[in-house]
Amino acid sequence: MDETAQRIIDATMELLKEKGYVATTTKDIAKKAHVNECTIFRKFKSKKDIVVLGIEQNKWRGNVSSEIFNNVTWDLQADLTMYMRSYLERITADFVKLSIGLRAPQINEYTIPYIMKIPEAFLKSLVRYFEAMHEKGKIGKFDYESLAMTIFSATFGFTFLTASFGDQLTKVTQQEYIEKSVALFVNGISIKD
Amino acid sequence: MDETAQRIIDATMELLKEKGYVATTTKDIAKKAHVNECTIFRKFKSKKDIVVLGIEQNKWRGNVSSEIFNNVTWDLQADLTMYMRSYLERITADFVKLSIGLRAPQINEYTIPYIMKIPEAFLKSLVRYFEAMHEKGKIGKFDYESLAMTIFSATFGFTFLTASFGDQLTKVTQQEYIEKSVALFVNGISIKD
DNA sequence: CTAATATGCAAGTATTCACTTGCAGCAAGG
DNA sequence: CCTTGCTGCAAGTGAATACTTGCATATTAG
Repeated sequence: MDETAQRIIDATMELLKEKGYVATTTKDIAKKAHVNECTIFRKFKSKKDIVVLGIEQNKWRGNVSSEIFNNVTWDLQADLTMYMRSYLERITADFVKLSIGLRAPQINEYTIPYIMKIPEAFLKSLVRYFEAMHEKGKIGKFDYESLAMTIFSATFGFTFLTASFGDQLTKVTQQEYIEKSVALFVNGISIKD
Repeated sequence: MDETAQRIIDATMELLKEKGYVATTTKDIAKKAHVNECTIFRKFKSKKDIVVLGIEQNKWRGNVSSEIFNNVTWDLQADLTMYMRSYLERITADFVKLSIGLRAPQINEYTIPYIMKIPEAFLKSLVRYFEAMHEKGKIGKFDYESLAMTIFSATFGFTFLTASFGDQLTKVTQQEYIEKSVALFVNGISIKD
C-alpha cells in the first residue's frame, strides 16, 4: 500500500462519514486526496474497491479489537466502566456516521463482515470476562451471552443515539451515562439476600 | 391526500427500506406504485418531498407514540417487559432499515425531527412511569432520565444490531433478550437488604 | 545516462437520473 | 353535452457520474 493509495483511502473514508457512499463522488475523493481523478482508477479497480480496502484496515474500524479490553482489575464496577469507556472513546459520532455510510446497499454486502468485527470484539471479550469472574467466585451464574448483549446494546445504543440526535434527545452526558449504567448493571448482577 | 398520492408514498417508503434513498429512483417508485413517472411530479414537488410527507405519517414511524405504553400494571417487571415488547414488536428489522434510509445526507435534515419522535415517545413515557412508581413507594430515588436512557438504548441497540447482522452476531432471541434484560434491570433498580 | 514507474492534465464516453412538456383519453358532475 | 381534473404516454433535457485514454512530465532505480 503506497502513500498515494493510502491518501485516497483516507479521503474516501472521511467523505463517507460526511456524505455517505453514493453522494461521495470520485471527483470529491480526488480533490480531498490531492490526486488526479484518473490516478484513483490506476490504483483501484473501482470506487467500491477503495471502500472495501479501507474497511479492512483496523484504523478505519476505530482500532477496536479484543485486546483493548484486556486491562481488567477483577473489580466489576471498574471493569464494566473500562469496557464502556474504551468502546465509547473509539466509536465516536464520526465513526457511527462512517458505519452508516458503509451500510449503503451498493457495498453493504462487502462491508458488513468487517463492521461486525467491532461488536464481536466487545461481546466475546466480555463473555470471557464474566466466565473468569464466575470462576473467581465474584459473580453468580448467569446467561453471560445475554448479559453481555444487554450491556453492549446499551453502550452501542447510546453512541448511536447521540450521534443521530446530538443533545436533542437527551442531556445525559457520556460520563454520567457510563456511571449510572454501570451502577445499574453492577447492582443487577450482584446477589441479593 | 388522495389514493394515488398515498400509493406513491407507500411505494417510496417500501423502496427506501430495501435500497436506501439515493438508490431509489423515481422510475422504481412509479413502477411499484403503478403510476406513470410524470404523475409523481404532478403530485409532489420532488423526490425529497415524497419522503418528507411520508415520514410525517404515523404509520411510517411504526405507530410508536406515548400512548402505546399506557397499559401499565405498576409491577416493575411486567411493565418493563411491556415497554420493551411494545417497542420491539413495532420497530422491526424492516423499520430499522427504513430509518437508516431516511438518514441519507440529502434528506437527513428534514427527517431527523420525525425519526426522533420514536425514541422520545419511549423515553418520556418511561420517565413519567418511574416518577409515578417512586410516588407509589415502589422504587427508590434515581436519576430517571439516565435510567430510562439505559433501558431505551439497550432496547434500541438490540433491534438495530439484529437488523444489521441477523443471527450472525448473537443467537440470543428477542424473547430471551427481553426476559434477561428486564431481570437485570429489575434487580438493578431494587433496593438491597 | 537510461529505462521504468508514477502521476498530472485534458478530453471524452456511456449511462443514469430527476424532472419537464405537449397531447390525448377518460370519468364525473353540472 | 360540455367542462374540468386526473392520468397515461412518449419524448426529451440538462446535469452528474464512474470510468477511460493518450500524452507529457517528473522522479527513481540500475
